[in-house]
Amino acid sequence: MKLYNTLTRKLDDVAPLDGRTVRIYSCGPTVYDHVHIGNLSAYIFADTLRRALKVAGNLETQHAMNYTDVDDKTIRRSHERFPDDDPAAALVKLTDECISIFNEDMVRIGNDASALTFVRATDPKTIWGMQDLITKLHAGGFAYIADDGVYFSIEAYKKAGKTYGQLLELSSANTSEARIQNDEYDKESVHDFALWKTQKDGEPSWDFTLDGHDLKGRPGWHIECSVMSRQILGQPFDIHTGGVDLIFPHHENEIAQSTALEDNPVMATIFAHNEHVLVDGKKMAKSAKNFYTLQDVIAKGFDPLAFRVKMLQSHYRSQVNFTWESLEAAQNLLQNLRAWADLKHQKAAHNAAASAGYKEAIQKVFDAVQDDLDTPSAFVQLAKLVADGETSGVDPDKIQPLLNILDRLFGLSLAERPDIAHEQKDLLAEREAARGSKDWTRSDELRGTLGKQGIGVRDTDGGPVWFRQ
RNA sequence: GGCGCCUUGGCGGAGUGGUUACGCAGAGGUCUGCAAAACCUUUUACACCGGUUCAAUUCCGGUAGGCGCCUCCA
Repeated sequence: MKLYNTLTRKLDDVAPLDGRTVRIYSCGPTVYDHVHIGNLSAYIFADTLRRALKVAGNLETQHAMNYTDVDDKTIRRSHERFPDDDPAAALVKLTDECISIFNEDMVRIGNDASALTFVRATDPKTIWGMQDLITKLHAGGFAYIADDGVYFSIEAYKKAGKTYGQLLELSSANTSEARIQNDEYDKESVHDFALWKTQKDGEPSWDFTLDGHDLKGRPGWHIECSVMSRQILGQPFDIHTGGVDLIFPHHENEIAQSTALEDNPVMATIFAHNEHVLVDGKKMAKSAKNFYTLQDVIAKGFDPLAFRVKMLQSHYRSQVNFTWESLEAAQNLLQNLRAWADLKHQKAAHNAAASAGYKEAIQKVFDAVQDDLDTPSAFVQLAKLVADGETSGVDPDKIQPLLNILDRLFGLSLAERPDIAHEQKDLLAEREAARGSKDWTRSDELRGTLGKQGIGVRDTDGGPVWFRQ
């Protein structure tokens, strides 16, 4: 499988470092609120990448994702929501709630959460690991203690012969005087970033002593991913995913933290980044208030999987402009896919010869997803299968295995769709009888009854074929 | 200011130096008891200006517009 690597700026082959299992780490959500559908698109990307490696690439995978459950936003929001609780308890209440909503969203959009190992930044093991790494970085001369916390020294990192700026060319213009002066933190150099922040009033904290200093406080953002990825996957691992906005500084800083003390300059072989979902041509962002949540999508009457289809119909490295109209098109396509899958229940649509192209189609789908996760091309093949099914029917023996594969690859839940109810079958049979005796009034009446139950009927040479509307 | 990306038909969205992507939607028709589906036809697609070429939407240069990162952000 080929995947675009931000580190090398080209398509690289995914070849597991240990020769057996592709280890993937995906930056997860900051759990202070509902995530928006732009956030979810990043997880659809990561989920589809893992599925493609497993199903099309026939590789073992191990996939980890974090919950950032302590930062400025989670702390502030937990105060607002639970003002009477002490800071630590309020933080747990808020983040527990947000994590549970997030997990529901993940399932609704078809992501296989069971394939993921989730870790919280505040997990005691993570906290301990972060403190341990900070202690070692400090001992190695890569971290220094300031008034408000512990910082990573990029100068020391560079002096050790390491490259800061592996993912992004950093120009001197980035170090503007204005930014240095506006910076409220007490760091030595603009790019230096906090590994640990000492406690401010009303903030939750963890005990930490470093070099005789009492640094009771909380971790910085970047350090958690360095530690969690190493604890779960080891290091270096194979693929690190995230949105393009995380390229700098987050992933750059992760690399610095993770490689400062190592001989190997690489944290992960491949960094893969997904582009953003836009609304009205602008980046969807909480701060711009131009975002939608999955709850908004559902409230508008859409199936969450229609959003998945919408995302899979475009390439992960292209920006997608989200509009309700385009979501409707995706929902229609989803409905067509479902109608195709439902043909397996219907004798009138069975045709043993229909499977002639299945093998080739699935091969084309596999080829597409293995070519830098080209899901749009894969969906062209799906559309062809659907069109063939409508004209030529489906092979009752071969379609189920095909649906199973497609579900494992795309997560659209096409394989386990149930048959219609016996009562509805009886109505269909009754309508056929009425048609046989040319009782068109009765026939149309029965079609109307089925229509009210969400079942449409089309008459074919082989008999009536129903479809869910 | 620095770095990078994008601009395709009514909407979305691939792709290619010369031949219909595809999805969704619209119009007309064939078929049908009526429908549906399918099929056929249809609405002069590739931002603009130059250049290279027998030939450019596809390569090169420029112009315009848009977007992203450089600061928390998927």
